[in-house]
Amino acid sequence: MTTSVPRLDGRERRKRVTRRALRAATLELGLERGLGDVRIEEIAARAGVSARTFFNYFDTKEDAALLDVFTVSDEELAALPGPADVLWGQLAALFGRDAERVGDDGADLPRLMELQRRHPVLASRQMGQFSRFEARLAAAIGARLPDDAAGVLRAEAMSGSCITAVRVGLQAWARAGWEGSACPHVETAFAVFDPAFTG
Amino acid sequence: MTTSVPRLDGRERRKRVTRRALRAATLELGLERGLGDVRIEEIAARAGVSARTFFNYFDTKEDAALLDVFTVSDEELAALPGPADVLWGQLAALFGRDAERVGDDGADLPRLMELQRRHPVLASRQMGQFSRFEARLAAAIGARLPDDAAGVLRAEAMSGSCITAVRVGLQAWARAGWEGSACPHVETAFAVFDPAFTG
DNA sequence: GATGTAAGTTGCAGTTGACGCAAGTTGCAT
DNA sequence: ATGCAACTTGCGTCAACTGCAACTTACATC
Repeated sequence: MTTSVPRLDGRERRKRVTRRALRAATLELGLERGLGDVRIEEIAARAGVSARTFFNYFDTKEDAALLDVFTVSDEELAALPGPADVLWGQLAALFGRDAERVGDDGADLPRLMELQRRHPVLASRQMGQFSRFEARLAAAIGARLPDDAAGVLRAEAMSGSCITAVRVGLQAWARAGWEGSACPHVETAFAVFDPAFTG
Repeated sequence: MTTSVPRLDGRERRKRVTRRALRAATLELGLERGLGDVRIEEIAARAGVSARTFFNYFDTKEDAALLDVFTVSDEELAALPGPADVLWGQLAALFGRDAERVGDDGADLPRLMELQRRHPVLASRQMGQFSRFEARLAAAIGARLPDDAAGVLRAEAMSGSCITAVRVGLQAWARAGWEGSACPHVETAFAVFDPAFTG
């Protein structure tokens, strides 16, 4: 019987371990002394690799302290079922599920959000990551709406609102002390937009 | 008779000129050869200052290629009139007016958005700037809503949606060939959210 | 109009980030 | 066992960025 998760050969597994170690080291050192006072050399040392290798994994120190919040693939987006008038509900369900995966990677969401709170530049980078996903999302949603000016505007508004809903949902989860799952908080946030995008 | 705009002494005026020159030089050179292949030294030279002076104005090359989209002050936000159920309309009007000021600074919005299209890192930085404004906005809106979990969530959703509305409004303006004013496009974008935030 | 003061500019030196390259090492497959 | 491809590493290089001290300019006061 084969595993349902994609099979990882030893090489791939090792890369993940290194990646996680670099992320963890960046997070720890960043919280200890402030990200600005941490040299890449130290991060690499704590992760057990050379400084040069750090740059094989991340372009910058900041990138190592980001979270992959949106893991939905283009295929999943294209496969969204149903007509346009229930699309928002589909998106809410999809991203509610996706939010539960946040942190599967071994990322420590509470500490990471704390680090982002202390270093606004990290929040900026995180937003940039969101922005890249938003472009893909807008394309997927746009394919289901009329191809006129109003449809394009609506698709962009919806994709932007998905990002917003996930963001504020996660923040609500944080305010709730990280109790339980992220999913209900994200779904509550999506519900705020229901009147605008349903029906 | 005094001018209605704040009086600028010679020093302040000169700073503005330099700032605009640096912005313009960054934009021109960035479009000519790609931002990555432009040295700060060249930007400074084209603006008629030293490289060291560039860093007295901007922290990074990228920052010089950003736009101050949101110029609304905390005072204006605090002075928003009316009860919560008409708040969204007030915000739409406020940011519609604000959008008309975009580019007053001499910024060339079309060319700047083109540069951002070519260099995703710029879009990231721009989003970071938005994110800082969003925090202030959420605080101002939150002061007008109930101080419970639902109110905070709603305030964050509204502030995030303001940013989204302005962004997609400006993009719609771009698609319309920059015809006329940005204001109606931004107001149309805000109207998409009316059902969620009005009444 | 001379002069003191504060603001702004500049060059310089030094640190760190970031990347290309080539050599070395490790794990996988045949 | 052996060949191959992936990954790591050290080295060299260049550009980004910062602190500092000297210099220049503009404003205010007399």
